[in-house]
Order: sequence, then structure tokens, then C-alpha cells
Amino acid sequence: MAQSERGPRERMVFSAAQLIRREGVASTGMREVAAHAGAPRGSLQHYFPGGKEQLVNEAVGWAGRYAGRRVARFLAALPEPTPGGLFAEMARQWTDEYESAGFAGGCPVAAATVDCAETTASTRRAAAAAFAAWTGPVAGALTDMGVPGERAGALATLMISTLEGAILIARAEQDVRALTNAVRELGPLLDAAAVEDC
Amino acid sequence: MAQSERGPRERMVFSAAQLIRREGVASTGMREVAAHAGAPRGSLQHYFPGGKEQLVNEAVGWAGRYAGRRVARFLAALPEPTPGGLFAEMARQWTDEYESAGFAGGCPVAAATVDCAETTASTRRAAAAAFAAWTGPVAGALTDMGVPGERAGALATLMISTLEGAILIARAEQDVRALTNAVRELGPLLDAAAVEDC
DNA sequence: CATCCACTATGACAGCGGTCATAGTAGGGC
DNA sequence: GCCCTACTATGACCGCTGTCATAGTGGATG
Repeated sequence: MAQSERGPRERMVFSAAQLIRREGVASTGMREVAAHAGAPRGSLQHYFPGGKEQLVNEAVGWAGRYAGRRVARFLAALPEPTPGGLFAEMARQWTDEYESAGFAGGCPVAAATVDCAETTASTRRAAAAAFAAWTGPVAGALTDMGVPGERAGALATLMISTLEGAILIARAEQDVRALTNAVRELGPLLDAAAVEDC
Repeated sequence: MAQSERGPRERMVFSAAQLIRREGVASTGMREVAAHAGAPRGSLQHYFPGGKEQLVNEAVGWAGRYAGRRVARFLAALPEPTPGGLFAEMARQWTDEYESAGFAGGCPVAAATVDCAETTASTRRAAAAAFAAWTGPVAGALTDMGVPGERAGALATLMISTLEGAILIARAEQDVRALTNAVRELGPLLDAAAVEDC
């Protein structure tokens, strides 16, 4: 949504991520990506000489950076930043989407991992990099909230693990229950890890 | 492993689950399933007149029941059952596999959800049922350990959410870090929910 | 032996996938 | 006008997939 007026190349990467989210990597066709992006089919081989593999990898990378960037925006939206509040905000992005637009899409990084981890080494690495690009900002935010350094990374990984799994279950059940449940149960644990300093 | 001497039908369901675990649903071919099961190709349409959809759904159902059954075995293996201990055992199944056999496979239910949730309604329902068949025994075990009834279901869902996400990340990173991390961070929370009664 | 059934065995088909090859267009620099 | 580059436009190819159709086997039953 709101892809404004970026170049056709970026639009195709964005569309690829969008379609992978919904149908998985294997079921997403190149022609479909071009059509969804409103880009000519011929541009695919021009911008992505590495073929589908390159396109998928860039889509995964884009998704990772996007998730990382969102963290800062979530923090800005919180009146008083707490680990549990950040997690709630991260989950709310998904409950909002599911409740307003239906359960069509999941996380594109998860989809790439499931479909390509064993098959395509470069995509597996792209997925790992995407998780890193996401975990980093979350861990940074946690340290800023007073979580001790060595714990911050661990909790960031825990948050993303739980969120990814909850997304999966929510999509299967077509019910945001798993997401709200994760926030409710994990929030106190996360907040307890931050030393009170206000 | 150790599929002993079951009938060809069950072997094909088992093989389908095995292959879906590794490559996802879309990339798993029917011919491939038959070959992997050592079953004749002609048997596919005999045993699964509903086609690939039926086969996939049965594989997902099988995986769900298998996961549910494992819970009882994990409990039996624990000298003193605690929620955190159960979770550790559930995760250990994965770390053991990854460390001994490599990061080839993930959870077949997750794969089916990612690949089919939007496309194939019956498979989405099968995935939801599989999660339910898994969550049920976990919740039951938690109540047996003294977790209050309404909390048990919530924690069971949390455990499976976190485990699924950690499996995903571990596979992408080819490192069991996310799994051991989940056990370390979530274990105390789970144990705290059980009232001490020993 | 005949009959029936569960199961196996192949071949064909239609569709779609990613990719390659080739040609065409637009526009800027000289 | 010419040329070079960036991009677009199509059509063809080949491999693969799920599915169907048809025929064959083998053993139990009568």
C-alpha cells in the first residue's frame, strides 16, 4: 500500500515480497510479480539478471530492513517505552492487518525460510540476514530501556521467535488469539527484565 | 526413520510429511512422494483420489497427531515434570535433530500454513487442527503440573508459538541458538506459573 | 476355471514455470 | 543525423507438475 512513485525496480521487489507473503516463494510466479507491480515483463530480466533467486533474495532483504525500520517508529509511538509495550506494538501491526484486511499474508521471511532454506543457499542466508536486521534494532531498543546488554539480544530473539510463531498459528486458525495471547503472556516477562529507572 | 513395515498408504503420508518439512508443499511433487515411500506411482490415485490436496492434508494431520503423542513421551522422560522441563524437551527434539542430521527440515505444519493458508482452505483447516492436536496435550500436561486451567491453554499456545518461531530462525541461521535461547528465557516464566505442590 | 476386487503400471495430456533469444523503442550526447 | 545505452516487448523452449485414462497383475472366492 502507498507505494507512491518509486521506480519499477523497487516496485517489483515490493510486489515480490507482497506475493511471497501470501502464497509462498514457489507458488509466486515471475509473470505474476511483474503484473502485480504494473511493470513490463521484459524488465524482470533487465533488473534481475540473477533470475528469480535474485528477486526473492532482494524481497527478503527488503522485508528485513522494513521490519528493522519499523522498530524505531513503534518506539516513537509509545508514550513511555517499555519492552512489553514494544512487543505489543509489534504484534499489533499484525492484529490490525488481520482484523482489517483478513488473514491473507504472513511474514515473507518465514515463507522464504520454509520454502528455500534447504534448496537455495543464498536465500537461506538472505533470510538469516533479514532476521538479523530485525533483531538488531529490537535489541538496541531493549538496551535503551535498561535491559542489560547480554540479555537484550536474547530477549530480542525471543520476541521475534514468539511473534513469528504466533503469526503462523493466527493465520492457520484465522484468529488473532495466538497474537494477543503472546503479548499478554510475554509482556510481563519482558518488562521485568528492564531495570526501573524512571 | 524407523518406519518399520507399515502399509504403503501410511508410508506415503509419512513421506509426504517428510518432504514437505524440507522443501515446502509447492515444491514437493507427487512422483517424488511415491519414490521416497518406495511405493508405486499408480497407488497415489488409488489411495488418494482427492489428489495432492488430500495427501497434504493427511500429512499435516499426521504431523499434528505425532506432535501431540510426543508430549506424553516427553513427560515420561522427565524425572520431575515441570513446564519449563517439558518445553526444554520439546525444543531438544529439534536441537538434537539439527545437530545430528543438519538443518534440512522444519515443521510440516508451518510449511503447510505458509504455502497453503491463503490458497487451499481445507489445508488451512488441517493446519489449524494440527496445532490444536498439539496444543491440547501440552495444555493438559500443564494443568497436571498445577497450572491453573485458564492459564494452561494460554501458556501451551505460547510455548508452541515460540517453538515454531525458534525453529524457523534456527533453520535460517543454521544455528540452534534461537532454540536454546527460547528454552533459557521462557523456562523460568513457565515454571513460575505452576504452583509448587511437591 | 471363471470372476471379481484391490492394487499396480504406464503413457498421455494440458498447463504453467523460469529462462533465453531477439527485436524494438526512447532519449541523451556528439 | 548517428550511435550508444537503458529499457521494453514478445515469442519460443523445455522441463516439470498434477491428473486422467487405460490396461495389466495377482490372489482370493465361488
